[in-house]
Amino acid sequence: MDGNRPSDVLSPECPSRQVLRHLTSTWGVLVLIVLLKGEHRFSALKRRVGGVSERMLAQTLQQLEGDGMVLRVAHPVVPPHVVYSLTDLGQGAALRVQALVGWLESALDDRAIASGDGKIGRICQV
Amino acid sequence: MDGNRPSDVLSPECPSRQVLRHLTSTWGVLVLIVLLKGEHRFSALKRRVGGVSERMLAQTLQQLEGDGMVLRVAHPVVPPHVVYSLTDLGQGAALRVQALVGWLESALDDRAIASGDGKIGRICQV
DNA sequence: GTTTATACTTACAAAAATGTAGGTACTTCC
DNA sequence: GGAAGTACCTACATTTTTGTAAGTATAAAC
Repeated sequence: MDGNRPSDVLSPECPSRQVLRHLTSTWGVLVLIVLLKGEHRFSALKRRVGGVSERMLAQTLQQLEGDGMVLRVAHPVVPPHVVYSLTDLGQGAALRVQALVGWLESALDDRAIASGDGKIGRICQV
Repeated sequence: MDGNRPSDVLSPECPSRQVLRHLTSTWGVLVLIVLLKGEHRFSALKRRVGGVSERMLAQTLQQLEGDGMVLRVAHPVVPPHVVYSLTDLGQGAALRVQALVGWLESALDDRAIASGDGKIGRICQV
């Protein structure tokens, strides 16, 4: 009926802010862009996301799962076998996060090249 | 010559990660989307970004200025008159951040409506 | 029988983020 | 003369985040 927008991250009490914090958290961002490439097991995520501790990875995945961004499927076998993937909602988020990250990497590279700084190539090689 | 990408946020030592953290920090995100609407003075930003303290706002602006995202112009008058705006680089970042935030707000609203939860309208009204 | 592997959890410690309160330097308005 | 307004900074306390190390269950490999 009306055209107003209920969710507003500029408003401190709005729950959307919590979700935004999860999506844009240090590890949340990185987990999302890795999961965009396909489903991963816990240990595979840990290897891909450089520098993350098991504790932080578990916590980040639980937050994203709680927000409906990540799907966790556990196969009841020993040793445990758990697969993480993006939900439809999570894929929408991950695509936007990836757009920001991809743009940033390019923009920083362009700036490094423009300033003649040859160091970055040695620092960040995949 | 080669097609590799120097900057890589998945690599823990890459400086791009620091910049990304500034862009996706709690207050960084909100400052960027407010500045996307046009230049603002310090006190105007403080009013717009709900819940931010002067301390955090100043710190966030300094980080973004240091990364080349925000331009700070001070007029030497009393009382002080300082105007903040986005650089070209900052506008690129802000557009991507806004894309994520705008999508998120819509997505959460859709989900709230779909689940018949009428509370959000009362919580986040602008 | 000891090691290896998985996907975590928990307790504790250290580090980082954030809030609070106060101060500054003027000038203008009442 | 006292209060208000601007854009901060600084010290201090508190809160939150993050890291480290250890532990869990069990089967398969050695």
